[in-house]
Amino acid sequence: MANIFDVAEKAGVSVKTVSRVMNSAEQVRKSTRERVQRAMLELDYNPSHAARELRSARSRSIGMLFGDPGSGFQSRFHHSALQACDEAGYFLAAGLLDESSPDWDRQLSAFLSRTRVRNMIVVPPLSGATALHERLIERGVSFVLVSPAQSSSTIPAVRMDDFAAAHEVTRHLLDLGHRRIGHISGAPDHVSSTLRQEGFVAAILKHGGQEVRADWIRSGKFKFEPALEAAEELLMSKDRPTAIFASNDEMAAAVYFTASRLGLRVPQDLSVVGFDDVAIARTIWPTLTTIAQPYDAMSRAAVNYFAAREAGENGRPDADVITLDYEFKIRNSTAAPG
Amino acid sequence: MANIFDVAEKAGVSVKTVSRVMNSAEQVRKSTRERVQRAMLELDYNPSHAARELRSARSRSIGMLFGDPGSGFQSRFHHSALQACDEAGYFLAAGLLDESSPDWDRQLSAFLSRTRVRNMIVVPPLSGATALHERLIERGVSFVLVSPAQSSSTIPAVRMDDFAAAHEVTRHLLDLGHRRIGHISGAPDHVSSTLRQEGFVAAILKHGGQEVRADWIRSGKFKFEPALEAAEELLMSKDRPTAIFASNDEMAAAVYFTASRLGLRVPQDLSVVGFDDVAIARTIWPTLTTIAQPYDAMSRAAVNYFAAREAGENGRPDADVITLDYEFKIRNSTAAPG
DNA sequence: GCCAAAATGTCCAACGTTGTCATATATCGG
DNA sequence: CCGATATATGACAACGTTGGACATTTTGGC
Repeated sequence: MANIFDVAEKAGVSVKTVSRVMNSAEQVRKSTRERVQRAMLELDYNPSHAARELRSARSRSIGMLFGDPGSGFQSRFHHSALQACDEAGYFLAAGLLDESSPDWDRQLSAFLSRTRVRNMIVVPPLSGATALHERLIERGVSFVLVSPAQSSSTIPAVRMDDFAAAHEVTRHLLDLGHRRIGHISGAPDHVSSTLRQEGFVAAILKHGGQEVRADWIRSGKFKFEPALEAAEELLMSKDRPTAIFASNDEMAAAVYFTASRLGLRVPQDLSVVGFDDVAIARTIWPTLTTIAQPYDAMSRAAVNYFAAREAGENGRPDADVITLDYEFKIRNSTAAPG
Repeated sequence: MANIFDVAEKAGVSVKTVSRVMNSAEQVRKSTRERVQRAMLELDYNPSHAARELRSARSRSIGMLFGDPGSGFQSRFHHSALQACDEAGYFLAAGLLDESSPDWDRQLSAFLSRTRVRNMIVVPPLSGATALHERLIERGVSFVLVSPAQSSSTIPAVRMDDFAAAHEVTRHLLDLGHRRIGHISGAPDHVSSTLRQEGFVAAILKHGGQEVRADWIRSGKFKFEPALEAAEELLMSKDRPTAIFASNDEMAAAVYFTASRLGLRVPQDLSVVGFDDVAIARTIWPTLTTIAQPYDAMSRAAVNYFAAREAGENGRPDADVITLDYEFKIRNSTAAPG
């Protein structure tokens, strides 16, 4: 396997020049640069990640910790983060962290010292784990939160416009003719859940057609089983909703089940909308109308944040919240009522 | 951040001894070893991955490529592999590979030269991608297949006993009193699918109670939509089965849907069994009776394979197939018929 | 207390790259 | 065409670890 010396020799320059070509910070004459690049290509040269990591202050690894193993959001995000890192020349180091374990601090230490990452992307549920964030700050690790639970923080974050998305979902249901729409919200301490609920309420208030009834809004805590209960309460009521907007896909799946148990067909008797567009949205039937999180864009934004930060020393303030466009995926779970 | 010199000083030994303790090849007295280990713990020392990788011939990274992004199997396996690597002191490097892209060879090259991995774990669907395997052999990368599609190969593999598992599933249904059991098989070119079907047939032949009817065995190709069709054919027939054994969980979900569409309740009117125990098995209702792949054990076996290979130079022949115990998870989707 | 064996130490080179600092070469105004 | 000033390039150490080839110390059995 070729190393930097081979390239230097082949190109007739010093290793330092080759290094400069790769890191492109300093000036290299165009003809030299091209000669070096040709040599790299011909030798199928790829710089050793280990050597760069060892020598250079700059870390080319971005860390990502997985909390809840069952989360579809996490595995979706892992893929898009891998892709974004590839594109930007970073390396994604994944690790496991059980936030409920008393051991989590050690798990974090082990991860950090093993990988030596200094940049991290923190996805749900860990993006809501304040204790973790504090620890990261203490350790001087810079990180970006993805869909953070709290909006107040001074930590850079990437999120989507939950309010607008929920508004659009609700608008869609209203446009279809629904006048009795229920909502199953997520965890009450999660700002995404609150925003989605607010978007839902705002759309109803704005476009009218129904009053906002407190008993048509239930919390499902973003989980399947609580959502089952919430769905049952909604669907057993006398004037049951003709549509339910669930604050994530897992809870929408719970609505499906409850509906089928009560003999209601989706979408003929009940329209259902989810949120997130995880794998399950296309693995249940009818396929679920849902809001697709901008996974790719979020990943790229997070990675770019680190890249930009390294390029321009102190270009941007520390706490940005980047809000990205979602996509509304209309599938087969929504139709006109009756 | 502590380095090996700090540890040596704290333990009152030389760096060489610390190195020996970590790599445990040579003899170190128990008391010394303990002293060093305590020092490492107290200093929260973790050896620099980069430095070891750079210096030593041995590679401590294990690569893992993700094909199909939607696969629940893959994300389950990713978690258990992360854990197994942690335990064994390896580092898991994940990458993306789209086997259907004409570009896959370049994607592979990029991954290999970026990470410098020389050991890889190959999970479905890539464990069925023969062209990839050949390329890996050419490049001198050693790898273990997980649940390979073909059984013939000379490549080491880790799998579970599909035949026995399917046998047990079927036995369970027979024991519950079912006498009309249907089967939705997976992709016909996948040996797991074949073995599961054979286990199903063998159990019926052995424990009697029903004839083996070809029209009660349908292929669902391991995918949701084809399985919908298969389920419909099974359930619309005049003497429909009272139980269906699907060759993976995704197809079992399709059976759920079809059943509910036809007004059949699970498990009262129809028992359903899946296979794999991916996230969806606990995210549909009733929770799915299924066979849990031994994810953790498979990961550990794969990692140990590499570890053993490095320890004892040429201890074992190259082509082992390790078969591991599955777990039968009886949940709420199976009950006595009628 | 002697001796072999086991345990530990010393010292230096090497892995492949980048950072620091020095030097060579090109460019430009006059 | 000269010297001055950018600009381009090079030499060498350093990152943290392991491996090699030994030398030295300690241990345990007699």
